[in-house]
Amino acid sequence: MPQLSRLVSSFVGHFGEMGSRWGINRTVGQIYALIFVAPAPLHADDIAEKLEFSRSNVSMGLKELQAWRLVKLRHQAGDRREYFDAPADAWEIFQTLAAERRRREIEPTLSMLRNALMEHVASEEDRIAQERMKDMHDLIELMTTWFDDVQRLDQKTLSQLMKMGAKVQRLLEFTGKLKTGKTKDTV
Amino acid sequence: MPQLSRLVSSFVGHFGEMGSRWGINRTVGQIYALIFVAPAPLHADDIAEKLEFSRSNVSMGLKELQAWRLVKLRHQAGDRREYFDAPADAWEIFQTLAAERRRREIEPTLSMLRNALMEHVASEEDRIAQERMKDMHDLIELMTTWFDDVQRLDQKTLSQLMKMGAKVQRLLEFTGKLKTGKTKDTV
DNA sequence: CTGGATGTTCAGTAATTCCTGAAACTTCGA
DNA sequence: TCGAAGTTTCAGGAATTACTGAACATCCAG
Repeated sequence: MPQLSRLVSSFVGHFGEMGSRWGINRTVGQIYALIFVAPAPLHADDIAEKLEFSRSNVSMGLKELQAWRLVKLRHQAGDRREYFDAPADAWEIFQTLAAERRRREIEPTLSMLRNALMEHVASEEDRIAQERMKDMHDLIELMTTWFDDVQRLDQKTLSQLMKMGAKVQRLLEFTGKLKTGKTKDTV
Repeated sequence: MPQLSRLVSSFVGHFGEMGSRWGINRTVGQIYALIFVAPAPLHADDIAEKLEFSRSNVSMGLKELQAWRLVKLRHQAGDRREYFDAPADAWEIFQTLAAERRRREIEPTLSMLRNALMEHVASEEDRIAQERMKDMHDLIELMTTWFDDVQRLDQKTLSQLMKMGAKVQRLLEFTGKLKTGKTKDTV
């Protein structure tokens, strides 16, 4: 089995770095990166050899990636080993990541905030604290429900929307005018 | 100085947890949470006492929070000590966080990907790897430029847009039809 | 200047997280 | 039922990261 090419090894190295800045550890990041750019599904020994990790480390890493739903288990006919690959579509990956982070981080935070907001407070300090928590709660909730909506859009509409960027503002102003009966197009 | 109220200590505890799941460590998360809900700016000894951290730990934590631009240094008349507070506006905080993460994580990733894309590849494997990297690059770039645009929108337009959610799709379809001369409102 | 109040740095230790090899487990064909 | 191939688990050592106290630096009032 050949060593990693310069191209792949710099990619893998970078994702190891990045992984360790998030909760995900270095090894897991590298394993994912390797699977992502591989032309075909890999099995654990491939990965262990290419990245020079112990077999057991790879096993744990793959388990974590599966828990994140970032890699999928495959089987090849006539081969008992487990192969793994990753969706090639970057948008799909992003959605998966977002969904998992939401489940693990956003939801618990929202629920903590909701509990806090229901508490009956005595002191002025706590009243102010609660106020801040309410703002935070509302923003998170606004953003997550918005994101839910966006995820439902089809790819085409979405990229159209994103490419519009700030121009969407003009569109909103325009339709606002339509509703109120004015149609003059000022900016 | 009284102990933290139940309300505040559960908030602080939660952000410590969350901090340690991101790159930011537990202490830094707790310090930030405490400053965020405090009714007035705090100085380092306040924080050290309330969270029971060593003075030097607080000093390092505050330095990191300043590097993230999440807290601001204040001075009170007739007091030599340094006080810190955090913007109360949740959207502003989100923007700051986004900007810093971008600078630290997104930009380096984009630049790694650009380098990778410029490399001349020989093998078929590398060609495929490069293809995947290109998709990833394009998605990240699309999302960041879109986010730039969105940040420029004023608060009102933005929340209007977010509250519309998926309904924006109908708006796009409608204006698409306007452009092509059709005006019949289907769906 | 001097001394105390404040803030920072840093070397060393504590705590945590990561990684490994060995053993155990599972599956399946013979 | 056995044994080989494949996978997982886990105790403990390695590596990393976090935290502390003590020493140092800075600033200002007297």
